[in-house]
Amino acid sequence: MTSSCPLRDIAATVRAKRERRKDARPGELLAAALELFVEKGFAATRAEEVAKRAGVSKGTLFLYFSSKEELFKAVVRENISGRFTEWNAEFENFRGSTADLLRYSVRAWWERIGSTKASGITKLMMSEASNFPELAAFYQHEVIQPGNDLLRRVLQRGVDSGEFEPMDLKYGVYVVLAPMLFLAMWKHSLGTCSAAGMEIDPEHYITAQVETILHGLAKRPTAGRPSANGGLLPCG
Amino acid sequence: MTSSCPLRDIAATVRAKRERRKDARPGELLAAALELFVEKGFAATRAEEVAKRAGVSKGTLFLYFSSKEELFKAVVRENISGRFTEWNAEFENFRGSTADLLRYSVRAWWERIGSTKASGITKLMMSEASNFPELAAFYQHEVIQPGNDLLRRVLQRGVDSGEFEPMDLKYGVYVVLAPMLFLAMWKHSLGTCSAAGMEIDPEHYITAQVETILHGLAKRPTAGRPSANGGLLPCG
Amino acid sequence: MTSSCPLRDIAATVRAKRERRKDARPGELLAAALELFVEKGFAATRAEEVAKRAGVSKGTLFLYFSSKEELFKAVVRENISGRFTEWNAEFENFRGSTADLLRYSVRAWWERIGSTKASGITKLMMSEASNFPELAAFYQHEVIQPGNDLLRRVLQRGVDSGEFEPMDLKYGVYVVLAPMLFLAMWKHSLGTCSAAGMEIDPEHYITAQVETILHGLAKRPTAGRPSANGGLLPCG
Amino acid sequence: MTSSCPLRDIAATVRAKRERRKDARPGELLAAALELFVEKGFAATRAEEVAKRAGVSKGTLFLYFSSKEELFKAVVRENISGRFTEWNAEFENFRGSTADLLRYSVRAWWERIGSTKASGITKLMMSEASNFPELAAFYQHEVIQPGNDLLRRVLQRGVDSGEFEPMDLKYGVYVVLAPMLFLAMWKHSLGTCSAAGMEIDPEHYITAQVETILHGLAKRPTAGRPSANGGLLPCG
DNA sequence: CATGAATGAGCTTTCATTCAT
DNA sequence: GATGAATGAAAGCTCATTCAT
Repeated sequence: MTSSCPLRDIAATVRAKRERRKDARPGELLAAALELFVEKGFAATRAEEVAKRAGVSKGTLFLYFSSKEELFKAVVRENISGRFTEWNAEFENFRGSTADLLRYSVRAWWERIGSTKASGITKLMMSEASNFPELAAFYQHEVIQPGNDLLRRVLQRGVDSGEFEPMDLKYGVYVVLAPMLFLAMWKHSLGTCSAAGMEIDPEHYITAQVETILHGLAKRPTAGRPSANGGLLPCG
Repeated sequence: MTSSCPLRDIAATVRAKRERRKDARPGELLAAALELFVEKGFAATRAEEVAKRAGVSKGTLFLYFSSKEELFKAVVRENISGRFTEWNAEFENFRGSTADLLRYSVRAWWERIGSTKASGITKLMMSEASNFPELAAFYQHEVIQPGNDLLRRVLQRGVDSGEFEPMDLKYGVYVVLAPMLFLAMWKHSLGTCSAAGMEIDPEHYITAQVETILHGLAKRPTAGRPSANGGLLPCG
Repeated sequence: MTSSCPLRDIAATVRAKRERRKDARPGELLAAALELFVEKGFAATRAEEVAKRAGVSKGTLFLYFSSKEELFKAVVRENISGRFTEWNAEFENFRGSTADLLRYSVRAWWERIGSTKASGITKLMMSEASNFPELAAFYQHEVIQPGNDLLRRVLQRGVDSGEFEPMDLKYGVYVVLAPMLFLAMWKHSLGTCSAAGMEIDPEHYITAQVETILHGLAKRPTAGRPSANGGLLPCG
Repeated sequence: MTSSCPLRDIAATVRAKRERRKDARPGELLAAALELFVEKGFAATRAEEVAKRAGVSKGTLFLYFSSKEELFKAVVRENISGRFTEWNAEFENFRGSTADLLRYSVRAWWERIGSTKASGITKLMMSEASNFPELAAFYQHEVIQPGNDLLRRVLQRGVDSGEFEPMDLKYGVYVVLAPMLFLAMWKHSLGTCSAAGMEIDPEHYITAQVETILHGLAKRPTAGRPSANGGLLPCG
């Protein structure tokens, strides 16, 4: 562990410290930018403000991101990386009922995304999509689509196992997605200035949503059921 | 009610006609502003663009609205006219199952709000809430709260009639609200640049959501059920 | 002359005055920009300074020119227009010796370009050519080339008439061009801070140059001359 | 001249060697700066670019030159070393006709200045004179004036020997100077982006200019010549 | 000595707002 | 009332300069 060449060690340490600082900068800037973009929107956020919150000067920001728009893109990219590979693996390995898988998935989303700053990205994209069409496309492709696919396989698993009624998966996916994305949006918008008694407790909210959904999707007893309003999620 | 002075009436009519034109101006401006604010956000919308879309000059805009911010407030207020008295009346007069009432309510919302420009207000408020806290509070009070109350009464009706399981109404309300508000947001953001195959058809979407929810909330046969996962929406 | 409709006349006058003002703006800005660009170079000239010298605000400048670079291009274009068609015509119609034609041409250049602000363009282009390659090409094509062509025809005329020795016209042109362009450059650079006794009087300068050149180009008596240093401007 | 103290000599040598490296730095920087200033102008040249071209870091530049402006001044001063003592000596020692002396002088200028980087200084001073008046005065005093004086003596020599017509030397000097300085300017500005067929070949250019000038200045046969256009370079 | 990360004054450009017409 | 030319505060971005390492 100890070096036989202290001088070189010191030099290395010095450089390491400086570089650690340098390496930390982009992260600090991205964190500050995420907060402010989510809070005030892209256009209303001033570059200097981002810098100040990250504890650096205006110029430093542009040392790391060539423009405010590039900063925005980096913020989005930073917060969506390949979590889906991880989740896909968990899906493959999950042993248990699909109901439990769905419960687990929703809760995992909440813990890893919904309850973190990353959820602000959702609100951000919803607000700025039309101002950044390429970025919106990127988000669609990298986030919405994989999430959709994953959920679709969860639902398919339930249908295959007989736990869920057959359904039109395209819209079945949104039955799960919509309440979650809404929660993310709400948290970062109207939720921040909710009237007394209207504050949403995420745990309660999620439980209520997911359990209702599970009941809603559950296989109905085959008994006397070709009722008029029977096929709730018409296949196709 | 009838006037005894025809001349004055004519004068009034003339003035009214002139003022109607004057009064129409703000309307055109508000409509243009709504579109642009919804599409691009408050900060990213230029006053001149609003004026141009309304067919007037930049100066005229400031003749009617003392600032861009005032214009924004007017846009929001203009589009929050109290439809709730009307809806409350419909609720009181509704004859039929609560399931049908819920179906009717959701569809009415879609026809009167969701599918119209008014749905843009939802997106707008979600996007700009933190920049306009007092407006957000106003929106909460004038829209979210009454909507909440109305839905709460719908659900209570179903519980009282035995159609729905008892539930924690606070979160039960969001089971219905979330998918609808999400649809409104989506329509005006990522939905406008959706990848092929991912476009949401509102009719399908709404049907899938509401039927799943109805199943999810429906009274379960009392049989052998105080099962472990029984009370899905824990009361309280 | 007098109108039968004074009101319309007044309105027209008002509009005319306003529009005259508006129409004058670009010209005033271009004049101010020419002065400053010539004086300080493109990069060292601040947009606000141009505006101030033109008697308007910073914003107004960008109302007429979308960027500082566009302003620069406009300045160059404004000051070089089709003077060559006029000069070409004068060349065709000139009656007299080619020596007089050359004297006339040089003097005309001095009166119309050299002694005016337009001469600053020459200095400007020389200084900024490599920063604006497309503009330099434009200048080459629109100014240098036509000037070259015109001079070439003047010299050819002299050779054809037997007034001038045969010569390599390509470089003969520069024999005339160089001293003139140098004068324009000098005026706007070192000439502005010339040491006492070194100031160039343009009239004297031009006379000295042109008469020396005329002697230099003049047909030499055919006598005993295929001298060693005879063909001064080797043909080819 | 020789030292009586070898040790001190060695020390001096060592120090000299070390300082030579240190002294070489500014040289590389000055060379890089000259190139860039000539190419792009003072204001448009970035300090970092100079440093990079010199192969050092931005900080190092400011170690040797306290500011960009000081760098500029150093660049100019560095390249105005007094070649005139050398040239004056050559002039004194020249044996031959004044025509040959002029030919020799012009060619010497081209070889030692015109064709080298040093010619860039001319372009630089022409471009930046008005931004650096004190430098311009310095340049006038150190370069233009001595050059003028030297040329004046060359011409005077020719007049005295009867080779040249009597002339107003003040402007006679510019007859020679202008084409040379123009060539230097051209090389570094429009010449770098010349249209096909318009490129100036310096050798041809110089020959054409100098031979024409020699003819132009040559003593005319005394014959019947007080012709109308006789005294081409009016004395005074 | 040398480096290059950090700074902030300064410049270009935008755009809400004003006001003479 | 309506207009749109004009304004100037404010924001994005650059780059000469500094200084800790």
